[in-house]
Amino acid sequence: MAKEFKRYLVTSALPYANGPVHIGHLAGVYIPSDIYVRYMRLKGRDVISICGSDEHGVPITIKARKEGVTPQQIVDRYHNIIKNSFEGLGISFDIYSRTTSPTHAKTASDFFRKLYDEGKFIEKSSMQYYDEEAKTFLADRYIVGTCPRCGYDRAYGDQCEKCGSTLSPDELIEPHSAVSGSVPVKRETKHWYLPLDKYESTLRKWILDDHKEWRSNVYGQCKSWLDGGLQPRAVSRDLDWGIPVPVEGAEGKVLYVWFDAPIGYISATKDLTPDWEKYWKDGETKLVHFIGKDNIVFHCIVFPSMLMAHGGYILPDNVPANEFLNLEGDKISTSRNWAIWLHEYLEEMPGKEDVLRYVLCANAPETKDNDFTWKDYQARNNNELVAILGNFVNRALVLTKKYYDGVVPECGELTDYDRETLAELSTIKASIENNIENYRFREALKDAMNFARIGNKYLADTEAWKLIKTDPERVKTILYIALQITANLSVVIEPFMPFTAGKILNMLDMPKFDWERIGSVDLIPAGHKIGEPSLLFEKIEDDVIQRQLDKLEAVKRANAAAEAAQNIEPQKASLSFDEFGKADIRVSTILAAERVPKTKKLLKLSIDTGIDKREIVSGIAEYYSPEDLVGRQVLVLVNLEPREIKGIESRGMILMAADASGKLVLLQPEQQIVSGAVVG
RNA sequence: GGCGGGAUAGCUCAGCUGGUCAGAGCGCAUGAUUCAUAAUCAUGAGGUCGAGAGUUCAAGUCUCUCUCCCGCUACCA
Repeated sequence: MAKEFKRYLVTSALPYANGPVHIGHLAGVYIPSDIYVRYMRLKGRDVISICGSDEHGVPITIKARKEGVTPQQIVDRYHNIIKNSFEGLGISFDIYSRTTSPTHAKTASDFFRKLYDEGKFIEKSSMQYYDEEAKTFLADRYIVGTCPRCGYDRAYGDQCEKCGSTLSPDELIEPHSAVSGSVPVKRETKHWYLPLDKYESTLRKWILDDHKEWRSNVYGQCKSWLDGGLQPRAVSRDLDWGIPVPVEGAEGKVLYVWFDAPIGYISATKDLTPDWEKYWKDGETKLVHFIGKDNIVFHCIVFPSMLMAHGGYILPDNVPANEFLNLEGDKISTSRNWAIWLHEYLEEMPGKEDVLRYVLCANAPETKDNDFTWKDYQARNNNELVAILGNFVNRALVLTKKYYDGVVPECGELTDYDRETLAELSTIKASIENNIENYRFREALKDAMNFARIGNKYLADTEAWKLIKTDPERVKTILYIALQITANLSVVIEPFMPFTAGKILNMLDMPKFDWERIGSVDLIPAGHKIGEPSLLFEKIEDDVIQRQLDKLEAVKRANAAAEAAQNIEPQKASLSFDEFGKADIRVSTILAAERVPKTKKLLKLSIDTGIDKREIVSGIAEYYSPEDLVGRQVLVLVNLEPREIKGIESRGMILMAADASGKLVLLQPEQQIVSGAVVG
């Protein structure tokens, strides 16, 4: 089962270059992948780590338009921020490329062309919106209109940001182009589709039969897709930002970003090494994609289908997708600025790269969504990094300094206890290997920290500071071993905390050790003079944490203010008195209320309108429970045309006030009044 | 409602193919200790493993039903 591979090709999801990288990205993708490749390198394996910016696609063009700059300027800006911040955190890609590179343009173009020439695509024409003024087809997001659900007048063709409904451009009321403002017309356009259904049976066997070891979230989602039946998927778009479709008569068309981006892994590899083919096309290579859960389908279904269609490429051996990380209880959101941005963290918390790496790995969302809190960050730093890891190293070095002036003492006869302690290191080594190779990084990190725990225990049990007075010979052996444990520690923590590993080696004045030497008792020779001890980690005080919390609090307030300001709907078109008079609004009393079965939001209300008793279905179940409503007076538009909802005829509409978040509040008369009283 | 994931000690999580699986780290309590950033070491309290039913000699571990949380999706005049 555990096949031995000759080499490893590790990819990390390409960050989309319309914003910086935040802790969610790190915990989900980049820290796990970096641990994996650093470990492989220490093992001496042939491994390369590939990443780069994903720089095409509609959102980047929209952002550019909004800011009045070119898409190229947008991607240049974020590519640099992202690349630099990754370096700052010690994420050790062998190459960090970008999909606007010339190599990529050629690679992606050739890839497409080969599939095209071999008839692997389906050509299909369809009617799409076209902006005659700007002479361009419009992506769904470029069409703006009034949301048919909530009436918001700036809804996009794919989604209404106000009520969250998923839309199609056809549903928009009064659609117009976001580019020129003109009314778009439908025009025929041709696109190419990759028939995923052709690869369904192969995918099914490959994933469902041969990769049962994949994480349940990944396996489950793939199964769900495969069971639902795969559909041909468009691989081109009408857009002027991207890789041109390399086919005659395809002017104005580019590769769809999801076709383009994964090929970026291949082109980045080409930029890295002329030997790229052995990594992509040799069955002895193990390909691993590190991604977040939002990317599962593309890396497990779409990209493999592309690779199969092309032929000659290997498929991923595993796709360890993480779930999402929340921040202080709320979803991380780029648009709401609810995030800890890596580049800001590096500036505000200098020297604390490994603290972030440690916390994000220890609390990584490997099996379910997790929460990052500053309080937890502080606790893990103070109670684990400072108290256990930093403290042990400091004890060992300070004692050596004190007793032997920093010269590693001779090792005498080992006691059984010494031997048992050292044996534990080898046991843990095996456990770490097993955990990392099975993508259980938080567990592996816990193992690594046990080296420091063992060290602390060893020092406490042997009590060198007492023996120094009675048995100084024995103390030499004790400190010799304590120093060897320290050296061992520098190796095991390197994948997780490379900066700290480097500091330890620096203090020991020793070069880096290979992974396989873990468990050895002779990493540092007797007689070697160690360097000056200094602290590896510092306690983080409350005020530092409070400052970060205040910063987040300010974001929250700013969001609330912006939302309130932005979401007050503009006044609607004016209305004549007669028109208003047609609306018949009455005070009514709720007689009974019950949930409509099989719905989340609907209540069936029996009401007394004064005119009659009738039933109304209303979408307020999330805000009011049936018991709360009985006996209440509300305002009802009674002469609204009846409408059937969930098989119930609803006659009228309960009037409610709604805020930007969609929260609903009933309106009721300020005093009790007879049912049927006219409102107007 | 549909699909997927999750629900295990105060907190964050391990528990693979059913039989030392009732665990770890942090927190907490008590004791020990002083080489060390009041840092460490030992011991202990703590959970009817979301609820109910079933299969089995035996179930966090398998089956069914239900509840709650997250994501996508549907309904929401």
